[in-house]
Amino acid sequence: MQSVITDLSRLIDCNENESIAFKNILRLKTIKKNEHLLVEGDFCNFGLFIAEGCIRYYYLVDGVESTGNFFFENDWYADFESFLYGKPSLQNIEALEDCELYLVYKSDFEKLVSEYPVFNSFLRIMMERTIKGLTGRNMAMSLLSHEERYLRFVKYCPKVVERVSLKHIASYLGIQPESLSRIRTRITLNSKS
Amino acid sequence: MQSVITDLSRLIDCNENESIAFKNILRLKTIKKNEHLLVEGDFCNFGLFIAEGCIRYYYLVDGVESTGNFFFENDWYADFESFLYGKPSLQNIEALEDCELYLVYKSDFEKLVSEYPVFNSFLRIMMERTIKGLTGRNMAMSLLSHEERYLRFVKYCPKVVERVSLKHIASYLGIQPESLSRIRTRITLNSKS
DNA sequence: CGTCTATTTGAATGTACTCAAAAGCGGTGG
DNA sequence: CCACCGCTTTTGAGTACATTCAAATAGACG
Repeated sequence: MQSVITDLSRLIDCNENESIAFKNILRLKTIKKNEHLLVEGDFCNFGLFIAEGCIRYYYLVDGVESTGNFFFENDWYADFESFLYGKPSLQNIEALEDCELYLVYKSDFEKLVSEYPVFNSFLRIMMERTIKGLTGRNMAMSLLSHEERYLRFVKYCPKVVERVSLKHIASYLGIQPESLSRIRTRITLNSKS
Repeated sequence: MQSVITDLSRLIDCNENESIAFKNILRLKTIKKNEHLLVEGDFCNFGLFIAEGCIRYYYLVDGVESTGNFFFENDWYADFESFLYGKPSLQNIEALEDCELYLVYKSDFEKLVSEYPVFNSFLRIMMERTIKGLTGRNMAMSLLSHEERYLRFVKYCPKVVERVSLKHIASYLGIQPESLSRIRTRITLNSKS
């Protein structure tokens, strides 16, 4: 639990009381590899912090998966579209490893905010990070070649290569697993010559 | 100016005083077709409302443009990454038609918020819309074919076909103008048969 | 050890890309 | 009002690259 609070104090400027109040609304949740925390249609009435493990969220359209992103230790995540407006989520959240998560439920968080307005800026920071991430991905997806997308992604997030399967990375990049496999061999060949 | 206030009242629940205070910080700005409102490196210390006209924002990477999105009458826009954190913007904002805009400068907005906290939710709604737009685009870009992307975009935003040049739409879709031209002829051929 | 899934490799196909040229269109100035 | 210029869009041909389908290999897990 310490890692959540450490991260919180990096994000916002809160005193002892506030930090304890935050701690009190955290709900520990463990989830095994390949299990889902959320499936399409569920309400994402929580945000989550990853103390241990790794997750991805993805969309399912006509039976094809499209991975939106991966998250690792010390990352926060929520489907804001569902979280903020109470709409059913379009996303699926899956554990790619055994995970130890801390959930922050919306109802608890709202109570917390009403008592300690400082946590408004927490939400804002989360949203801003989300915008930043989505913006960067958008840029990359529209003007880079597949190989460039892969190299950029790996550079930006090296953990992904170690810990995430090729097919999930391919799904994130919007290409077929076979293509990513060929891209990888091409890269290693080029780096040797 | 009425259109701004009409739109504002659709977004948040504010009384007469608040609405007047908001009106008072609006700054009218006209800009001609093909002129830039912002170029990379500028600080986006304002949000804007489009009373008349149409703009796009785009990134420039290695001399290649990638259009992020288009905005029309009654749309709001800001580069939040720059606006919120005072960082230089990576974006370029260009008028695609003669425009009549209302700018909301950050400093004015912050004063407004400190006096009328209701405008906090205005900002949040703007951010949520941004997240929604970026999320939708991300999904579309990674799992649809180029033709599907085009059809989806046109369906979602028909104005774009009427008012935006093919090359800019192509730049939004992440494809070459020649390809979009061929996609269009393919579509009209198919719809005839 | 055996099964199931993930990854690699191959061959054929399809689609978008580049480069080049022509046609269309809008705006300007004579 | 017309002629010209620049830019956009279309069309063509050839190339490059990703896709599909199929099969083989490698790895993970019970």
